[in-house]
Amino acid sequence: MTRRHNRTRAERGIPEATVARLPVYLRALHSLQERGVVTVSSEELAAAAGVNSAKLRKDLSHLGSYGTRGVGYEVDYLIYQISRELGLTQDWVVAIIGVGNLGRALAGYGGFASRGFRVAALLDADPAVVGAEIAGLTVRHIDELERVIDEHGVSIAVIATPASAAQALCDRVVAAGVTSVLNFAPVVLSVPEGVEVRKVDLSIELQILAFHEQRKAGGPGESAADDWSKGLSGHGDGPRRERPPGTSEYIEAVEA
Amino acid sequence: MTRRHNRTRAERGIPEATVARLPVYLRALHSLQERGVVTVSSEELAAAAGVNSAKLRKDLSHLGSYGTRGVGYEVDYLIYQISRELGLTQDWVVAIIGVGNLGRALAGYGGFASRGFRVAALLDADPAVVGAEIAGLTVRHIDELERVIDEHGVSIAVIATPASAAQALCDRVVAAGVTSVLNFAPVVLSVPEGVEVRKVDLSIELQILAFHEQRKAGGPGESAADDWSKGLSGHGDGPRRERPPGTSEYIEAVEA
DNA sequence: AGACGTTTGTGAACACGCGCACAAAGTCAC
DNA sequence: GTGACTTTGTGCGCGTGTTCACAAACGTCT
Ligand SMILES: NC(=O)c1ccc[n+]([C@@H]2O[C@H](COP(=O)([O-])OP(=O)(O)OC[C@H]3O[C@@H](n4cnc5c(N)ncnc54)[C@H](O)[C@@H]3O)[C@@H](O)[C@H]2O)c1
Ligand SMILES: NC(=O)c1ccc[n+]([C@@H]2O[C@H](COP(=O)([O-])OP(=O)(O)OC[C@H]3O[C@@H](n4cnc5c(N)ncnc54)[C@H](O)[C@@H]3O)[C@@H](O)[C@H]2O)c1
Repeated sequence: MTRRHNRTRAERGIPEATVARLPVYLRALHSLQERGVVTVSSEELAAAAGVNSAKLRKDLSHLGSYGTRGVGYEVDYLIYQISRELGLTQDWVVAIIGVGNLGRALAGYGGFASRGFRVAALLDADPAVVGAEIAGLTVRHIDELERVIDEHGVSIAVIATPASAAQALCDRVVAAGVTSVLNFAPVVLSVPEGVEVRKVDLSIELQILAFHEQRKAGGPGESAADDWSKGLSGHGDGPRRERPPGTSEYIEAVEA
Repeated sequence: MTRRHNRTRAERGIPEATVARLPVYLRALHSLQERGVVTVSSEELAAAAGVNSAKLRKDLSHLGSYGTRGVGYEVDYLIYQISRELGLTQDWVVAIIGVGNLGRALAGYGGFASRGFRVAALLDADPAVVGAEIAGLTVRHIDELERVIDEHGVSIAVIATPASAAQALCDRVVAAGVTSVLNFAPVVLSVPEGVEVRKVDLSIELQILAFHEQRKAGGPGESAADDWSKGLSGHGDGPRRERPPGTSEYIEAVEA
């Protein structure tokens, strides 16, 4: 009964799952707005956003009571409320670190600026890239990282360098005061508490797709090559489970 | 007691949350392997993957009992098992649709091939791009989509076109037999049951970061300009929630 | 062989998110 | 004003995912 430590609570808190969906609603709303729609019901908006309508209503209810029963939600008003909740009514200054294939694509992407994200700086270590002008910005040398962050008031760092450099660069931007990082490098970044890291990992997405694709095709290890010679490390060969990965329906634990 | 229809169950089923983490474990394991590590404990591997060790053990237990108590997991063996479960022991043929900034970056990315994903085709609608050779492949015209899918036995389609074209292209690849789609366009794709879609949306990631960044700074609408004229539709002004929002910087549709 | 330290695999409690279903609240027609 | 209809906001049960904590299993050392 001693309601002691309410760790992760926070009455003011919007569930993380909801936060992740708000941008989707926002996009759908903008699309409706462009088409001149003034009012939308939860059912319609949910369909446009690809979610359950009850979920949508519950999500929106976390921001307040902005709907009108019997009518629906006013598009403009809702756009404003969601934008405000997400912090899109102010500009966020972004720096892209690593101007390779991916960094270049990001730098030239219009979808950022349109939502209040301003790419203010590009940084790289390669002398062949530093100094070049890309998407209207001159690439700065990575040595200037701290100065650039301070100069522009960068609040979000995008890391698009090889994995090997990511953690060190992450440490530097965090030390320089940045508390939000978007990471494209295939590594798990470790950061102190209070710093938010989100990662985008194409390779993982593909692997998840592969898993489901394989499942549809009839489970793993369909080929007979189900054996693991186990000839590697020179452990004794004796007391080893010879469980050959047994996919589901195979022999199991025949430990004689 | 009548354990009848276990809809979404499936005794053979690995939880989705687990599937999403397996690639992370795999990456950590490869890293350990390169460093010559032979055996790893759940504690160490969990640290490397950035998760709780109990979670890791439970995840792995879904694949089978591949650990040794008092010792840990054998790196090579575990890599093999996870790879097999994810379907990475076979090759998956990928087609990239839309060879713009992003498509180009993806085409030239080495991280795909290294895990059993083979980019076999690039397609685009722009005559200026069709026929060009990128990353060793000749860009085909989008009209040939169905033929290309069939020719190469494409099983995963990556959509990197503008949002406006995404749904139509998705419909076409699905009609052509593809059941796995990785979507970069900022739209919610609707697909028939049995088709798996995963989306990567940078804009959403940034907005989530912005939300947390704003929260740290003291919640939304920090300015006092919390008014929303609400002068829109001529509803009575009486029974109106007077929840005011409306930051200064945008009056909207004040059609008196 | 037996005791000891280590680490897995998992039962159980807990937290979170989802979706149904419905009362309350509003609109609209007359 | 009244009644019928529409749609929101939410209480509730359910399933999924996370974490703790511990017995059982294993290797090692004596
Ligand atoms: N290109 C893709 O489609 C793709 C897909 C998935 C993941 N990724 C990941 O994104 C990251 C970038 O990919 P890419 O294809 O652009 O690689 P890239 O090699 O083309 O570009 C990396 C850039 O980072 C710069 N760099 C290296 N070390 C640096 C440092 N210490 N400080 C500053 N800059 C540094 C390099 O000079 C280069 O310009 C990689 O981690 C990659 O694994 C890329
Ligand atoms: N570049 C980025 O960093 C970035 C970031 C986030 C999201 N995105 C999204 O990814 C998608 C691609 O972005 P991009 O920057 O590469 O755009 P882009 O305009 O550079 O490239 C789009 C390509 O698609 C081709 N295309 C258009 N219609 C087509 C059709 N019907 N069939 C085949 N090809 C067609 C175009 O010819 C062009 O080559 C967009 O939806 C964008 O919103 C891009």
